[in-house]
Amino acid sequence: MSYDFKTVEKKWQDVWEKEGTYNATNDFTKKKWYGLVEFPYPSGQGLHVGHPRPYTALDIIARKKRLQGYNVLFPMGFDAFGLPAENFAIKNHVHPKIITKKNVDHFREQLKALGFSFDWSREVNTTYPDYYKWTQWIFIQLYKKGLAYKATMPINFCTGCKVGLANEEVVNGVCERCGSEVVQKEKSQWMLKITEYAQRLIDDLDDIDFLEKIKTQQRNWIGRSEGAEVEFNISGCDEKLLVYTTRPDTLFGATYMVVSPEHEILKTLKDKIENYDEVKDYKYKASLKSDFERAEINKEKTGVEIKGIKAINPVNNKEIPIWISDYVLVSYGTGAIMAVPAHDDRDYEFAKKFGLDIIQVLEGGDISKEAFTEDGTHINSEFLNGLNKEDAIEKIINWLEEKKIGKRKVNYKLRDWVFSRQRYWGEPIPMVYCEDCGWVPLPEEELPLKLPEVEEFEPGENGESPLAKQTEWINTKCPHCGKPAKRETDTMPQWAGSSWYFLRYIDPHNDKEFASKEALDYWLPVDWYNGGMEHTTLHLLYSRFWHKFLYDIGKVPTKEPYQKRTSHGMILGSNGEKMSKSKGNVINPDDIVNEFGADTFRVYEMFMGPFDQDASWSMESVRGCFKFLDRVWNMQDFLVEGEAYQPETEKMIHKAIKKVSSDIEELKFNTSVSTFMTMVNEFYKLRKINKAEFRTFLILLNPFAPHITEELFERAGYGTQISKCEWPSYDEEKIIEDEITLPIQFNGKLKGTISIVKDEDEASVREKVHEAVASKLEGKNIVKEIYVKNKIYNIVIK
RNA sequence: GCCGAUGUGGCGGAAUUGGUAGACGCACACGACUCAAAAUCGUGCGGGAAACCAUGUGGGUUCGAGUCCCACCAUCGGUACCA
Repeated sequence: MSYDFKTVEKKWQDVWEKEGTYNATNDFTKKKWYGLVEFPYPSGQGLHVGHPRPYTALDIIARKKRLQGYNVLFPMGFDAFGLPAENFAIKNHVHPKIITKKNVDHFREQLKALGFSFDWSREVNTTYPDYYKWTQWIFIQLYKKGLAYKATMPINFCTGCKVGLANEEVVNGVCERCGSEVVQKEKSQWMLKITEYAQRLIDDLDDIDFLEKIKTQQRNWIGRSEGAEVEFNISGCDEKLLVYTTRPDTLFGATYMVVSPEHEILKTLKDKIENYDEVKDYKYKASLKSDFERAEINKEKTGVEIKGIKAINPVNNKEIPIWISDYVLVSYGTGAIMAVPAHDDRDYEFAKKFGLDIIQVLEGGDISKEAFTEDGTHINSEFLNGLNKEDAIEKIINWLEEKKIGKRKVNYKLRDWVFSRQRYWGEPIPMVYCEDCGWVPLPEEELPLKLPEVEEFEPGENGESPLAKQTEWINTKCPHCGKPAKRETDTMPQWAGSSWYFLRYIDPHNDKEFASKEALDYWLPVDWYNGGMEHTTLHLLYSRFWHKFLYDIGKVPTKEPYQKRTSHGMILGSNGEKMSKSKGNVINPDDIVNEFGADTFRVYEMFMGPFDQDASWSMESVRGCFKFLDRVWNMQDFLVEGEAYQPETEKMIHKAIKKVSSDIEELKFNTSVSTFMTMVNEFYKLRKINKAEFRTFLILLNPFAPHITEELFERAGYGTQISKCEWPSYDEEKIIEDEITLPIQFNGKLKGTISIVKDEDEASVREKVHEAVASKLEGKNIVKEIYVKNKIYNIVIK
């Protein structure tokens, strides 16, 4: 009888749904486990084969934890605000809400067809007012604590999406989403002070179990550096120029300064600048360049000397010139640098090009050829001479602090988070602008501030939000003084709703607070969160920031949201390239489920390779997994009665329990599947499996292939469901090999094997070995014999 | 440039963390079943006649290295004038 997966899978999915088999309970006395996967953006294309890989992985862990007696929370939801729905709305004049609903329904159906044990009673959707009410509420709390502020500043503006972007969303100078060019544009934006949390976002990584590469990437992104700020006087006036440097010890080698084109000194000292037109012209040209262009012309440095003003190097009172150049960024440090061409590649290149002085202050290298950027003994540096880098930095900082012209300073690459989007399909920012009172947050009882129903979704001419056209909605009263006032028309970025969704799952229907304290205390932190590496510097950083903020205002009990974070590899097309319609290598999960069933799909995605590495799709291998499940199905043909494992299989089964149990925790699903295959092969050789063996086998396989195993379990008549059973345990005693095949080596090369009893007397082993390889030893000179107990016997010969 | 990862049969990949390299699967070949094919069930399968040679390359440590160390090469990700 061949396995009818269609009927069987539907049958069990219905049972689970009806019985709520996998829903988390509110029994807070039980030990808990909270597993989380990234909720999808419900795109019109439906589920991608990449989605189920991490979902299956954590589903397996969740199912195992349940069998181990945990109260498991394994939820799913939809991150449904976002540009694709809005763009589709513009094109086809359908409200994004309608498209989103359709897509969500489709996604949900697809996910259910794969048999994930999600607790659907807790589904969340970021676009529902009862959800985004709390997104807005969190924003207001941030505002109240001074962590949300409005700023007019040059921002990254995507020419395609017509929207401002956060730094994190700009990839190689183009938009992360659509690939269009990104230019700088002045715009008034809501900003979130994530920089205030920079140090804690680094420090607290020490206490959590994230993959090391994830921690590294977060640390690099936050980009902490230690150094000093130093003031340079400008001759002939009271103005000062402040710089940040990580190498204050090289101050004696500072031969000029550079300010960024946007630096304010160009305004404050305008009257003193002799070549102002030239400077202004350079500034203008720089403003036209996008970040991408600035990076592209990387090789050739440009700049203009600012004539009429000079800076004074505080260590030797020498006058040095000040230049303007776009190799100095306004957004990092102080927007101005002291240039030490002898010991910095960029400064060296600049100095060479413009004929500026180069003074060596560290011994080593060949300054006539290139900058010397390594550590060396200080020279030409008066009181620093003879010191190494570390000591010199200490000494100069103390000196600067004493003279009050500088101080120790830590800097971060991380910038504040640009939080405004000039778009319709996002959470309205719950702020009102009043001529008299300034920005005023909506009273909390007025939340949610719902998105108005509109018909036109196009952004305005100047990249304004489509909401700007909604005069009725915009005009309101100031919550503070009651005078006419206007609403903010920008909306929040997609990252807003996903920054806290894991908290809502904990208590999704609560209309008094985002989640009850009791439930939060029980369920937090998330025990295991798996997601893509592409979210390491975006979502993961943002949500840690929000969580820490909520912790600070006493709303969540843990400093960190996620105890453990792992990541999965991508699924590529069969040609090894990223799946894309244009390459014609896209696999539709529905097709696979229809042809082979959900269990095959799941087993295949786990078997295809190491979970954390990329893997190419292989249709042949899918068939191999189908064949495997078919063999499992047919094992019922030789099922016999039996209450204990057969002697021939006992060891194998105990080993398998151990292996699969640890493999699942280590995400080594591929070797677990191999273990199952090996077991099946063994049972086929015996042409016999008894009920005790079958029972254990089915429970072990259940997390991977939940439908077929439940069905076989029922047919075999165990009188219950696997979901109500316990995860099997193994006996270490039963795993011990009492007969060992001992390899014999000459000089580390295999020459034969013998069979010994475990812990056999060494003399007896030696005797056996010599007997076994006697002929090969003839005429050889034995130098040494090494016996590693129960492992190997190596004879060193000459 | 910097940071991170990867490199093992025809292919995807195993290897108890220094102890028989190639588990498991795919592909392939052969056998059984069949009039035949598919499916299924078996058997074999790194190279070489053998000695031996084989885990990207070249060195090293060790009785013994895919695994540890040094120097390279290649591929893939992330990041980039961050002072």
